[in-house]
Amino acid sequence: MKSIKDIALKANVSIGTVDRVLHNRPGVSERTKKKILKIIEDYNYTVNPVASILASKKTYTIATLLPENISSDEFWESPKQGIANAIEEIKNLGFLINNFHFDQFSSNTYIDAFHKMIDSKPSAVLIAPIFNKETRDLIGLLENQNIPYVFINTETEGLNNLSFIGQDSFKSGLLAGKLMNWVLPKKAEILIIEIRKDISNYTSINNRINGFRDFFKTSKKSIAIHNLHFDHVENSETLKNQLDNYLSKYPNIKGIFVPSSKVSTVAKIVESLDKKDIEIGGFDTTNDNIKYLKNGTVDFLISQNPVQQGYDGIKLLFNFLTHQIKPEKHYFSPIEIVLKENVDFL
Amino acid sequence: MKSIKDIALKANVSIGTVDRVLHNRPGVSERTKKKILKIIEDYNYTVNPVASILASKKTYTIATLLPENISSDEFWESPKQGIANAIEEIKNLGFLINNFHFDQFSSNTYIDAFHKMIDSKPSAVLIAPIFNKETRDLIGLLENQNIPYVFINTETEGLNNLSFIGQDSFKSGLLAGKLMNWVLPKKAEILIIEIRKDISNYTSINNRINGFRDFFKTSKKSIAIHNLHFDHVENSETLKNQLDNYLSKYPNIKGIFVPSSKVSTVAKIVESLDKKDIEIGGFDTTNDNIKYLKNGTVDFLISQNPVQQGYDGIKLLFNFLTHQIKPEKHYFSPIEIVLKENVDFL
DNA sequence: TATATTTTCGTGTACGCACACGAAATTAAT
DNA sequence: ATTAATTTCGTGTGCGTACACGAAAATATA
Repeated sequence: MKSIKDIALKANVSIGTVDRVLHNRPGVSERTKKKILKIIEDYNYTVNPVASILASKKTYTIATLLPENISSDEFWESPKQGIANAIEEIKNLGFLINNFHFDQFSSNTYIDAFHKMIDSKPSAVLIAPIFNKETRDLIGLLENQNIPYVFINTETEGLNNLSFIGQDSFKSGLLAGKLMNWVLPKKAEILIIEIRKDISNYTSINNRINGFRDFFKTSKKSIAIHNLHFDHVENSETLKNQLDNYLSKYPNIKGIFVPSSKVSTVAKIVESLDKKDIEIGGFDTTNDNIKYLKNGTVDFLISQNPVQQGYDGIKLLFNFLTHQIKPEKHYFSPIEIVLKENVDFL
Repeated sequence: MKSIKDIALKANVSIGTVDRVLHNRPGVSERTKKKILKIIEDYNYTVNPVASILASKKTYTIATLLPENISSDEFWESPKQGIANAIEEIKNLGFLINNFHFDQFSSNTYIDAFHKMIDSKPSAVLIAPIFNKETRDLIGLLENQNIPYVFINTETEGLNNLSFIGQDSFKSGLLAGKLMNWVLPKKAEILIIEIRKDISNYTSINNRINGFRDFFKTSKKSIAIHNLHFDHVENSETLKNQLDNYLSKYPNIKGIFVPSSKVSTVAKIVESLDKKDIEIGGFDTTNDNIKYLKNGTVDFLISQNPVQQGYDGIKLLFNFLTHQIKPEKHYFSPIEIVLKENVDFL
């Protein structure tokens, strides 16, 4: 393994000079700079990050801003796990993490946490920009201080985020359509159930629905697709009654598509209605969803590997801060098909 | 962050003494040892691995033994990529890699490469034990020298491998059965095509077939499942003729299951026979397979994320060598469902 | 008590790099 | 040519740890 010393030796300069060109510091003539860069190239030299970190007592702090865990939606547990994994790897390389949380049903808590995050003066931040408008209002605070930020899970167009890590919602909806079509008997009708107590992921969910419908449109299967929308999820009795009525009114509905992680809520009701011939598909491998997948009430789930999203987000910031490696503007998360048969192997 | 120096200061000893108790080296009286341990406890001290790695000039070399790339089967490209990724991460931590290759159709080259690998005196090895018998014959050479070894992709029972990283073949076959059942119209018959020019993965392939059949057995679908076996793949004309004859003889065959990565070979023939109503499913996302998946000739592939397998194998050895972390005996690779709609997002 | 032996510990150097300080070389000003 | 100003570069120290060497202290042997 070649070191700075080897480069200096070969170039007939001191290690200080090599150090200067490595860090683009002034004080080196063009001539010697070229010479040294050539040798670095030839030797295929890269700085030893271990020694580098030890020498520079620099410490970076990354802040994260994600929804807090609530019992009814432990989806965010996963990216947090990925973040934790990444931090475990880099904590000894001078990295600290600072997690901020907000209530995903209250934009005020988001604004509040956003400010607190900025007050902590992080080197970079990772945000799940659930609230579109508020994010646009606040993002200037980060840009003023030149704090790089990456978005995760929820896309927000038109901002200067370093990167976005998330699924192509339209395509994942399209895939859901294909799977639903496979699962259903001919001539069956489909019901799309939106449960939007949260306004979160608004565009994502719409895109999923668009993709889903697009599958049936382009494959020229003329299938009736119904829509049901619930604002509240608390009162599961009303929900149950409404769904029961609707299914009775349209007995040809044999498939339910839930374009969010609220699959288990629907599955629970369908199970209690004892409608065994109804197939259900939806998103995200939360524990509850997996439960109904395993017992057969839910037929398929589509996952985006949220653990990986969190991990990648941190690693990306790490590489950017330490090696100035500019990430892609958009990292597409996998669109994983999860069935009863492979749910144990993810 | 407390350092060794702080501990030494507090304990009224030199850093050398602290170092001794940290590494459980002899030469420290019980009394001072206890004292130092107490302070370490109080200070909540942990060694700084960065400095530790820098100071210990220890270098490990990991050897790998995998089939070489041949144009007709670039499957092994993937785990090699994963290995390369892992090495990139740990090369600065004193790790070197030494890759050995063999011809997957010639056990002699395997034996030869195996010996060369041992001669290189590696700290640990990662093997794709394609040749069962030869592996059992040679494994003693590793054990004599106490060289830890992990298996990848192909399971070999009853040996003292540190770990095995690979798919549950039976379960993946079962899943293939489910998918095939979804894809096929009622009453269709199925043909399983084995192309075993290579004797590799013998048990894996059998397990996949067993799993596949098991799906139809337990789900009580009485479907006729045919079997066709080809030893050679070179002469694609004979292969084509044989397949043509067979399909003509059994016109109800609407699904072909290829329990190996040789899906594209079959797909090519089916395409040239212009049998558009035949659905094909198989394994592994090689470039050729993906090509036929995208153009619709192949309906589904099952992947085991071979890139990840290579990556995990090296990381696992790294953790074992540096931190004495004993891995699980068996890491199950994911069973990924790959369709036209999600193949671009893996 | 004097000497040998063993146990216990302190010192010094190295790992590869970052960065400050100041010296040498070059160029400009007089 | 002399001095001043500027550019270019070399040296030294420290980051926290590993480890070899040898010295001091404790204990054993005579």
